[in-house]
Amino acid sequence: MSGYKIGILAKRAGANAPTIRYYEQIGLLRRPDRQDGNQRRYSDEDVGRLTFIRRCRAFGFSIDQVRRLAALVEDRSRSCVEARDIAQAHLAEVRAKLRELRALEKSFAGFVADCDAKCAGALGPQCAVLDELSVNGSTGKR
Amino acid sequence: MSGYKIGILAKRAGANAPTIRYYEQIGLLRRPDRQDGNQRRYSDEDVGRLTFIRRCRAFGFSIDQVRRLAALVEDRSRSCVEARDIAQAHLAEVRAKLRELRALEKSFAGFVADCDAKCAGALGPQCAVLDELSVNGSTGKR
DNA sequence: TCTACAAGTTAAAGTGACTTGAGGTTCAAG
DNA sequence: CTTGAACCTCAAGTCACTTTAACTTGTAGA
Repeated sequence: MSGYKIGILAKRAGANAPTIRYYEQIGLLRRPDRQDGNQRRYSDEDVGRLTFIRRCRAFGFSIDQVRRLAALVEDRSRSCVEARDIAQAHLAEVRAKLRELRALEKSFAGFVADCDAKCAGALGPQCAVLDELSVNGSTGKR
Repeated sequence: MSGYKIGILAKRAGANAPTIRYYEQIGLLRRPDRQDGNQRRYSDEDVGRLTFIRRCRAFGFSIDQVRRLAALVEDRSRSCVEARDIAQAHLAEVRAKLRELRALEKSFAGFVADCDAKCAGALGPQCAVLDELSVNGSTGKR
């Protein structure tokens, strides 16, 4: 009997078996053939599609975005430009988060350095960094 | 009658009213005084704490982490060294997140650029970029 | 062939961090 | 005094899974 069992597919594509069943349930993966004992059997094509899905998810695309991207992969009559647009929108979001996080890192690194320098061992700190986080202005909102 | 109503607090700290009630419910915000008509009344201190919480959340800290950080801000009796240790641990997390996000940004920028270059405008055929996502190797897994 | 036991099956509930909805009360302006 | 915005509580919904329970099937060793 050929084809992969769910556990193998999971390993190959970097997912858990329940996640695969979940994807099937929400219609992101097709319902596969079953062997005699009712167990799912998958093909190389399934490995490809699931790998694609997991990779997109790891990149932070929502299930809905992945659905659209996967449709693009499947249906080659549509232009690549469409995929690029989805990716580009997402890239902007990633960059925004990156900026915010860099600011946070700076604050925290400064705090740790200040602690080492100013209040080394001493009691009753003035923790300016933590204070700053409670005040409006400076750091990113939303 | 002094103090802010929930809507005002929400606006000042960058949250929604239901979120504030939710934070109260899970014990992240104290239960505020109520005025005659049973409506919550908040102080400037609450604005500070909620601002802090929202900012930490925006930076990707979990509620549990925020709980610990907030306790740190509140309790100044603890030595600066202790504060620094907690902050340092969080700094490590922030840096890890930063690394992930940077890798992500790189992959994505590459993806978008490839789309522009390889499949520029061309219809239908062989979007190499999307193909790559379905194949093991090359791009970032997890 | 028998016997473990690993890996598969389903359906339902749990998670985190909120958001939304229903249905009712209170407040502030005109 | 009435309207409508803002408040109240409690329950259920959302997203993307993960976990649990209770059961069946597949496989490898004695």
